[in-house]
Amino acid sequence: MDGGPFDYPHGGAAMTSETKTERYAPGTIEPKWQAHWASTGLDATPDDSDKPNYYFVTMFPYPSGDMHIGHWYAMAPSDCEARYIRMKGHNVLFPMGFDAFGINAENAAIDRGIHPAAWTDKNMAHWREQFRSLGASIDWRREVVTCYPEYYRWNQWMFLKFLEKGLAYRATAPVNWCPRDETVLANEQVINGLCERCDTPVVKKDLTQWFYKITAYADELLRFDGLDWPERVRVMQQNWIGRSEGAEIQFPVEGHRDAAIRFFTTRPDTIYGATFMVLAPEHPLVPAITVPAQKAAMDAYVATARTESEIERTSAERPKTGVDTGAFATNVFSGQRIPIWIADYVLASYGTGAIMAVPAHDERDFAFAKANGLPIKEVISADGEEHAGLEAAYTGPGRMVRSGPYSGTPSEVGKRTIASEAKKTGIGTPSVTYRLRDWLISRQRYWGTPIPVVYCDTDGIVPVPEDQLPVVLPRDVQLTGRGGSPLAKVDAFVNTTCPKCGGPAKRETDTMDTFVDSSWYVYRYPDPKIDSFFMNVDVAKKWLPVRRYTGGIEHAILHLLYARFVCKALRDLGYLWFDEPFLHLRNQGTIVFKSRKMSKSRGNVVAPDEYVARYGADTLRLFIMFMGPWTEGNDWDASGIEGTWRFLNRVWGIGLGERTSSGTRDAELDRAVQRTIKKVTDDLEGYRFNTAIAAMMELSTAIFHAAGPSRDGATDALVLLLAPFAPHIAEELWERRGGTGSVHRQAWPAYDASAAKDAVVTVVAQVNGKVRDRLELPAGTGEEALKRAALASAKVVQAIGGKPVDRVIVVADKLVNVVTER
RNA sequence: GCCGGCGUACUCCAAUGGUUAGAGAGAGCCGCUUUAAGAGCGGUCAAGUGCGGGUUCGAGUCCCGCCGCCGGCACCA
Repeated sequence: MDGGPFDYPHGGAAMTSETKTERYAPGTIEPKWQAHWASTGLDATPDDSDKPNYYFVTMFPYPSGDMHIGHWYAMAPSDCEARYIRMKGHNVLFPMGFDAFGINAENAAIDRGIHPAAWTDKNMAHWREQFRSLGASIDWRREVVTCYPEYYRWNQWMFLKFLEKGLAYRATAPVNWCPRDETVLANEQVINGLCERCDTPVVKKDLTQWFYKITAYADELLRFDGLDWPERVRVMQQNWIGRSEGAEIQFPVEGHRDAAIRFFTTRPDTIYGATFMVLAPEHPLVPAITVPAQKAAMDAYVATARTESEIERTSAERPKTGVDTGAFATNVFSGQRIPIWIADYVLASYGTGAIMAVPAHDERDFAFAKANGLPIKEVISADGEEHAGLEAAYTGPGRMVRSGPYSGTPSEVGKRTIASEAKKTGIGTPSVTYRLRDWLISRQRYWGTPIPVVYCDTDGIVPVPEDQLPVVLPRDVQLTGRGGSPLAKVDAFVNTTCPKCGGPAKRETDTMDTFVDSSWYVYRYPDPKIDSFFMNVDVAKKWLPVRRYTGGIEHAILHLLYARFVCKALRDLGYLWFDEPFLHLRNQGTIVFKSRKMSKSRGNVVAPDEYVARYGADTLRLFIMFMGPWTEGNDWDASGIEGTWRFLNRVWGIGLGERTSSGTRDAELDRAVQRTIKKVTDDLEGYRFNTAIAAMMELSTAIFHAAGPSRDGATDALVLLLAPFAPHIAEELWERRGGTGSVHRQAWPAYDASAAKDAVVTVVAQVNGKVRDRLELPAGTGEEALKRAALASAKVVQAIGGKPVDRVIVVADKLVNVVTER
C-alpha cells in the first residue's frame, strides 16, 4: 500500500462487463461532497420552512482524545435517521456541540502542562473535522460549547433561580469522596462503590456541599406518561429512584426524655416483633445515648466504619457486626424494653438512618440477632399458628401473631392498621421513602462552572446578583491535582466584596458537576448565540421539546435523569412549557473490543481513520450499521467490512450504467423495488439498519442481473434509499445520473403496498402439519377456493388416506392444513 | 440474591405462530473470468434454533423450569 492518501483494497473496479467504467474512489468523492455541502449550507437548517420542523438530537460528546469506533457507532446511525426523516419531508434540526468541561482536561493539564482550555479547543477542532469526515449532516451554526462563559453563565443563572425556589441548598452530609480525583461525587457517579471515572473505591466524608433537590420530583420522575422510551431505561430509572411505602414511627429512648429514635419501615405489621433497634454509626444520637461503659468500643467501631470504603460497607456478604450502645428504647406497641445497637448495615443516608430490627421477618436483622444473641420473636405466621425456634427469617405475608389486639389480622391489612394507629397516637405517620438522593453538584475541581455565591462574615451566604454573571473561571491557576479546590488558591478569584454589604467576602471555590452542563443544552441549540437568556424562546418554540433523542445506554440513569429533573424544575419556574425534554429515546448498545469496553485507559480503542482511509466513510458507516441490531451493541470485528465495500462497488457499477428506455419492463424487478422501499422504510422506523442494508444488497443483486427500463427505475430508487446510509456515494451517483439538486433534498421514495405483492403465490397444502403439496395460485384466492384446491390435490388425498377430516385450517396466501381424526 | 436483555451454520446476523429455519454479510471450498491478482462473477459446504417440559392443527417464535453470557440494582429497612 503506497501512493496517495487513499489506497483501496482491490481496485474497486466497476462491474459492467462490456463498458470500462471509472472505479469507485471514495477518497476523491467524499471530501469533495463534504466541502460542497459545507459551502452550500446543505445542513444549515432554517427555522422556518414549508416543511414541519423536527428536532432530532444525539448526545453531544465529551471531546477527550479522538473519536473512536464507539463514537461512530453512536453517530452514523443517528445521522442516517436524521437524513431519513429529512427526506420524509421534515425540516430536521440536527445539531452538535461539546460537553467541554470535565476532569480529563484538568488531568491533561497536570500531566502535560497544557491549559485545559487549550487542550479542549484543540480536541474540539479535531472532533469537528472527524464529524465532517463521517459525513454527518450537522448544522454547525448552532454549535453549543459548555465551557464558554456565554454558556455556563446560564448554569449559574439557573443555580440562582433554584436557590430562590429552594431547589438548591447547602448542607453538611456524609458524601461520596473519590480519593484519587480528590473530589466529591453524586450517588449516580458511584458505580458499585467505585468512582465512575477512575474506578477508585469511594469513601464517605462529612462535607458541606451544594445540592439540587431532585428528590422533590421523585414521584414525577417515576412517571413516563406519553414518552416513547425503551422499557429497560424506564425500569433502570424506576429502580434507581426506588420508591417504598411504609411508615415513619418513633420509639422513646429510656432515660432521655427528649430523645426519640425515628425510623422508617415498610413492614409496620411486624412491629410487635421489633426486639431491638439499630442505628447507623453516623447517627447523630449515638454519642448522646451511648453509656459510658460502651464509649470506647463505640468510638472504635464508628472510627472503623468511617474509614471503610463504600464497597466494603455495603457488601451484602460480610458478617453483621455492631456494638451495643447500652441504651434502651421502648417498643410502644409491645411495651417491651429493647436494646439499641449500632451497626454498619444500617445506612445513614437512607430513611432516618435508624431501624426497628425485626429479626424474625428480616434476613439482615435475623443474621444480626443470631450473631449477637438478641431475641427473635415471631409475629407473622404463614399458617396463622404460633411457632417456636425460627430457622430463618420469614419475609412473606401471613397473619399477625403475638401482636396483642392485632393478632389474627392479615399482614397486608396490618401494615395499614398499625401505621394509622401510630398516627392516631402521635408517634408516627404513613410515609414514602426513596432510594434517590438529592443531586450533589459541588466538585472540588477547576474545569467546571464556578458556583455563583460568596461567603460574607456579616451576611453569610450571598448569591451573586444576576447582573454580575457570569462568574468567570479564572484562566491563571496552578493545577496539581492535590490539595483541594484549585480555585481556592487563586487569591484574585477568592477575594471579593459582598454584594450585600460591600465588605470583604470570599467566593465559593467549588465548581459544578459537569452533568449540570448537559442537563439543559438542548434548549440552547436553536439559538446558541443569544446572550439575553439561556434560550431564544421565540426560536425554541419552533423546535422544543426534542422529538427524537439518541445516545449511549450508559446514560440511562445519570444524564437522562438529571435532564428530566432540570426540565421539570425550569417548567415550574415558568421557563419551559413542556414536562419532558425527550419525547422519544433510543439507545445504542455498547461497542466493545475483545469483549471489553473501549477506553483510552484500557488501550483498546479502535480508530476509524484507517478504515476511512482504506474504504471511505460510506463503507464504514454502512458496515457499522450492518453489524447487527443497533440497540444491542456488538464486539468490534472488522473482518466483514469487505462485504459492505463490495456492495458499494456494485452500487457504483450499477449507478454508472447506461440508461435504457427500450425493451419491456421487468415485473419481478418492479415488485422487488416496491418491496425494498417498504422494507427499508419500515426498518428505518424501527432503527433496524442491519436488515435495511441487507434488503438493499438484495435489490442491488437483482438490478445487477436485470436489464431494460425497469433497471433504471430500480437504480434510481436504490440511490435514494441509500442516501441516508451512504450520503457521499449516493450524492455522486445522483448527480452523475442526471438528478437535479442534492439527493439529500429529494423526497423519500413512496411504495405501493399492492404493487409490492407477487401476483402468484405458493400455497402449501399440509395434512396434519406435514407438507404434502404446493399449489401455485393467484394472490388473494379466497378461503373456500383454497380449501377446495387443497382437497383436490392427489397428494393431499393420498395423505389423508380416507380418514375423516376433522377440520381444515386456511391461512390466506400461505397454507392449507387438513387435520384428520386420529 | 432481584430485575431486564440475549442464546439460530465456523463467525456476525435474518426469520407478522405457518412451506423443507436463511434475507444479507464474512470465512472456507469448487468452478468461471482475468496477462496477472489479494479484484470480479457463479456455485457450494454448513445449524434443526442452549437444555428439559408444556400449549397448539402447527413453536426458533407463546408459557413453565433450568443452564450460560451481557447489563442494571443490591445490607435501601
